[in-house]
Amino acid sequence: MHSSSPASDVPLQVAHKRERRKDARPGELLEAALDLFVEKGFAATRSEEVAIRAGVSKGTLFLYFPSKEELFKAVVRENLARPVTEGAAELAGFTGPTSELLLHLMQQWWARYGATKASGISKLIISEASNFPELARFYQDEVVAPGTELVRRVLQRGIDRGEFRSMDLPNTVFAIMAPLIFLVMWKHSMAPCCDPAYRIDPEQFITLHADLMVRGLLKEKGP
Amino acid sequence: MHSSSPASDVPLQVAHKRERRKDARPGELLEAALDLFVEKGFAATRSEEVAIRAGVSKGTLFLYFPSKEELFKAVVRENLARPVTEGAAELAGFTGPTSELLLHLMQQWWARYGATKASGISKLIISEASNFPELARFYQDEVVAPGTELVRRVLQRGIDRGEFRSMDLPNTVFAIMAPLIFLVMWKHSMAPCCDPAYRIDPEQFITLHADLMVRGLLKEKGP
Amino acid sequence: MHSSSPASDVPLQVAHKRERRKDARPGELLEAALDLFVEKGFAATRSEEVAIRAGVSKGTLFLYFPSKEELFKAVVRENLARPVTEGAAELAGFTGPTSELLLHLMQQWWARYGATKASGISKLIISEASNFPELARFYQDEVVAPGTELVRRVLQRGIDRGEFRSMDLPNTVFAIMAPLIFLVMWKHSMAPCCDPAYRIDPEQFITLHADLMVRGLLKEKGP
Amino acid sequence: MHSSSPASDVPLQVAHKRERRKDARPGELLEAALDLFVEKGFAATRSEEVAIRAGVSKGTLFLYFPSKEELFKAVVRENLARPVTEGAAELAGFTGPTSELLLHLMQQWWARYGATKASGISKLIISEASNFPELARFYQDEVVAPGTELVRRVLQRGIDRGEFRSMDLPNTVFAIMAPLIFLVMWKHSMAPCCDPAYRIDPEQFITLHADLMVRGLLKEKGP
DNA sequence: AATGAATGAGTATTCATTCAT
DNA sequence: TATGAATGAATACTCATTCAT
Repeated sequence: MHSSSPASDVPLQVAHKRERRKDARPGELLEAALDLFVEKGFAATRSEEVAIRAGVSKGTLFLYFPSKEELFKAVVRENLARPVTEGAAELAGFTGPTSELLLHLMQQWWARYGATKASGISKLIISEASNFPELARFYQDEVVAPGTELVRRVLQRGIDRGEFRSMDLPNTVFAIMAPLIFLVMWKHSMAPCCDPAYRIDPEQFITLHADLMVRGLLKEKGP
Repeated sequence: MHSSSPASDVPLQVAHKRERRKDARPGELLEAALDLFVEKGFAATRSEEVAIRAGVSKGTLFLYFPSKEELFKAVVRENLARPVTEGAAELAGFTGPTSELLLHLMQQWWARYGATKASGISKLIISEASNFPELARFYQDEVVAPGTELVRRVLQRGIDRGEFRSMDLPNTVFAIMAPLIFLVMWKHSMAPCCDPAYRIDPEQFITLHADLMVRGLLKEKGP
Repeated sequence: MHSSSPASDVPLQVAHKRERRKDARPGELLEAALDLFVEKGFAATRSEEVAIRAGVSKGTLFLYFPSKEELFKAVVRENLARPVTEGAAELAGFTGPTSELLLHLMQQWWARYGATKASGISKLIISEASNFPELARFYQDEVVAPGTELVRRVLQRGIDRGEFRSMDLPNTVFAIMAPLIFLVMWKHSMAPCCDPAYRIDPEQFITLHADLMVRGLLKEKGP
Repeated sequence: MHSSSPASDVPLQVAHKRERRKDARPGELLEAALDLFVEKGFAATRSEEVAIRAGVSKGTLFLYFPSKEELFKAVVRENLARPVTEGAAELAGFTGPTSELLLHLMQQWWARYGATKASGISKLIISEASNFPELARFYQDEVVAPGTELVRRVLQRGIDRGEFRSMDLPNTVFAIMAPLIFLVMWKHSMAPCCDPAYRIDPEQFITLHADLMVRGLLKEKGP
């Protein structure tokens, strides 16, 4: 009732609606764009739709991103950085057997990336790569190369510790990663519209895939 | 005036040629369309370009296919049939160990499908599945299901013959197929524009993948 | 009833409507564009309006001219070539006094260019020059330079024949041409919307302008 | 409560400053707008650019001028007043020969108007007249009519004093003014982007133009 | 059957103008 | 007053599709 309380002068909750929004806008737009690009592809996504889903007008979208193509690139950059950097950190502190490390990394990758909406951009890029060679190269450099390197180091660890037999590293790395990325692509393309009978449970599959790989890589036990 | 002259044979031959062309048209269009759809995706492919590459006019394209979407579907249907039917026949007559059968089937699949232009439709479908659910279902029924079934039967043969241990069949099938299909997608999207250092040699990879799978599936030898 | 008359096979009047149009289209579009550009300027002219005035659809316009800017350039080129080449021919055969030649050329210029719709592009270019430097240069090269040269030669003829006193050629040329071009600009901008009391009759004005120039250039008669 | 305290003067001064700025705003905006309209034309000038050049925000522009069109009109009105009112005063006090008066007036007009930025509005109006008939009429009334009247009086003075022969006044006035205004338009459109070889020196040209006019108007000296 | 001129719905992008702060 | 984030009407241009020939 009495306005003598100094606290009432500071409308903490209200704040400047417009100004607050300005900071939030790019994020909101990127999220809306991610949804739609993943769902419909680059060309089939109309920029106005992105704006509407972000709760703004067409014009506002172009206030933050100069073109649909730049929006696309921003979406990719925004979502690619995460999974790689996060994943790389795990390797260092691990002390157990490499087979367990491999399983752990795969499970983490799924939980933190594959299972999230962001995994849609892997599908996106592979689908649109030929139309956006620049992005393809970016993806190669920022995701494929470091991811490959990470897995290679894990395998090397197994060899160094006498757990794994020697192997053709590049192809083995590909053999380990391909099913994971394909899983993500599948989830974003075929899975939603197809027979549940053929649906794959990711966690289960990853466990099995890791097991298969490990069995295939393990040094054969002597007699 | 008199038709006995040998010259009159020439018009006949011409007419013949034309009829052959007429029958060939849809095929030429489908081939041109496959090329372009694979290369640029559905949206970025202009129908006139398809016509030009097939050596006909825009109008002719629509004479054979009522719309770009129908052309796309026809391209997919046309190319889906091949790999499955061909592959299925191999299994029956094989008598050697299942590990060899698996390797043989994979190599055949690559040679007859993965290495051909037609493999582009796998990429196509997975890329466009969400925009063409009908096609996705079609692909599921015509390719995924029979392909899955084929691999499943191979694995079952290994189990039945005491070569393979028992296993989670659906996930194992996926583990076997995923890298192969991913290999095809990679070839059609990232590979062309990326660092040769990371390039994968398909034949080599398939050998390694088959070996890894077999090692992982083989019954452990008793002591 | 009997088609034996060979004449009936040649539908001279009907002809191929579509094909005939194809040849006519660019001209029709250029004319419509000239009208509108002159009337409203480049920016204020909507390309669809041009199409409509030419009796075709938006799409057809872009079938013949790849962009509004190219259409504009085509309009300029189409209309600039004429006045210069035509005018240049006059000079050669003239035998009378240079004062008469000057008057004649001015009158011809007005009749063949100034009085026509095409003169609107002079106004157009001068109005839009800063936004289309390329066109400005084109106008300079194709119209200003040859026109200047023509007048210069006329003046030189007067000097050579002892009719005119010696003079500062470049500035005199400008003094002769400026009012003519300004007359055209005036006609296309102020004249239509302004008080008839101040309206200038071009033929009358040109006669007076020529007379003034000649009086100013004539060698003073010695005593 | 009591305003006698000297401290209260400080806020006043500040307020004063602000008020001055406030009063200056329209002028700053008009100046910025003049620059840009002259340089790029009405349509190609973006209102935000005007605001930026004036050192204020987009919103502020619309605080002072309700629309871009009104801003344009204001720019024109603002700059139209100057040349006319200033010029008219000169005539009265002049005592020398009319030929000198004419030269003097032309030189003054160039120095005070033609050479200044404000001359851009002549180009502006003539370029945009058909899109702003209202302005064209305004220009006619405020500039053309009084300017014409002024020149007419000068010529009449020449006739009355027996210096000039009798003449067709309206056309002669046009013959005198046209090259001057055209000079201004040329300067603002073609000159900047074209071959220096064809560049005209205004002062020189005006001298020659005045000389030509006077020679053409002077009463022929009797024998 | 084949052609290719013509169409017009559809989309990215711009920019004058508004208005909450 | 001043700001600048937000708006949405307006517009150039594209491209699948039609249809007269």
